[in-house]
Amino acid sequence: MHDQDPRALFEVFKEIGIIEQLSRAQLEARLPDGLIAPHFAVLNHLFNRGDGAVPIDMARAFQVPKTSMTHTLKGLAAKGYVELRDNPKDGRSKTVWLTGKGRALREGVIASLEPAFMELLQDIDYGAVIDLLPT
Amino acid sequence: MHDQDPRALFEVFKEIGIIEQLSRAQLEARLPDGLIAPHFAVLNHLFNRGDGAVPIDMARAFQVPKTSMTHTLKGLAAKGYVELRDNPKDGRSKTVWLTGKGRALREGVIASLEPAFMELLQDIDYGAVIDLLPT
DNA sequence: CTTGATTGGTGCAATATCGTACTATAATAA
DNA sequence: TTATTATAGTACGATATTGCACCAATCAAG
Repeated sequence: MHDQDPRALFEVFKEIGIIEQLSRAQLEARLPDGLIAPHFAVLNHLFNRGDGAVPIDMARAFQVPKTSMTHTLKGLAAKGYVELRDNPKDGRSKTVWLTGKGRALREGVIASLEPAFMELLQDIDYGAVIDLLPT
Repeated sequence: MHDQDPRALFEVFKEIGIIEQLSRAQLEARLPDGLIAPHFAVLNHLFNRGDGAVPIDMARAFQVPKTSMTHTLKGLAAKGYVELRDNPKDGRSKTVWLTGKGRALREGVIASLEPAFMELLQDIDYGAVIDLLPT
C-alpha cells in the first residue's frame, strides 16, 4: 500500500485540501469586518519578515498576481490595519507598514486559534500521510 | 520543540496552506477551458460516490453554500462534462450524472498529475509535521 | 544623455464565491 | 384535508481573484 500507488498519492493531496479548507474556515471565523484569509496572511507576513515590505515582493511570496495584492492591501489600509507609504528607494513602488491595530489583530487571532488548531490536528488521519513518508 | 508550541502549531497549518496552493496550481494547469479546481472536485466526487448525486448533498460534502454548487454545476453542464436530470424522488431537486467526456477528463487529469504530485511530495518539509505527530 | 526595454502599481472586465431573498415542492401539524 | 414549516434550487448583489492594458519610474544600451 505504500509503494507509491498513484491512487493514494492523489488522495493525500485531496486530504490536504480538506484540512486547508477547515483551517481556513476557523481562521476566517475569527476575523472581523470584511477581512478574509489573504488579509491575515499579509499581516502575519509583515510581522514575521519585518515592516516596510514592498507589495510586489509579497505578491511573489504568496504566488498571487500583483493585482490581487493591490486589492488586498487596499482593503487592509482602508480598515486601518496597515499603512502604505512611498518607497524612498524606488518611486514606482510603496512600502507596507503594520499599524498597532494590525499587530493587535494578528496577535489576538493567533492566540484564539490555538484550541481549534489543536483539535483539528487530532482529527487528521495520519494513515495516508505516513504511508507516503518512505518515498 | 514538540511540546505543542503554539507557534509551531500555527506554522503547520501555514505549511499545509502552501502545499494546497501548489497542488491546486498543478491541477488547474491541467484543466481545459474555464474549469478550475471545484469543477474537478465535482467530477471526482461523482466518480467515487457514484452517479446521480443530488446537488445539495455535494454542497454539504464540500462545505460550500448551495449557490456555489449551482454555479459550479452550471459551468460543468454547459461544457458537457455532467448532465443534470430531474430527481424522480423529489420534485425540488435534481440529480447529477457524469458524461463520457467528464469521465475521460477526470481520468486523464489524474494520470497526468502523478509525476507533478510525486515531485511535490518530495519537496515537502516533513520536519514540522513530524514534530506534531506525537500529539 | 537619449532611447528603448523593464518593472511596480492600478483601472477595468470576466469570472468566482457567497449571503439574502424568492419560488416551487415536500413534509408536518392540526 | 388544510395550514404551517422546511427544503432544493436559483436570481441577484457585494466582494474576491486574476488577466490585460496602461502609466510612471527605473534600468540598460549605445
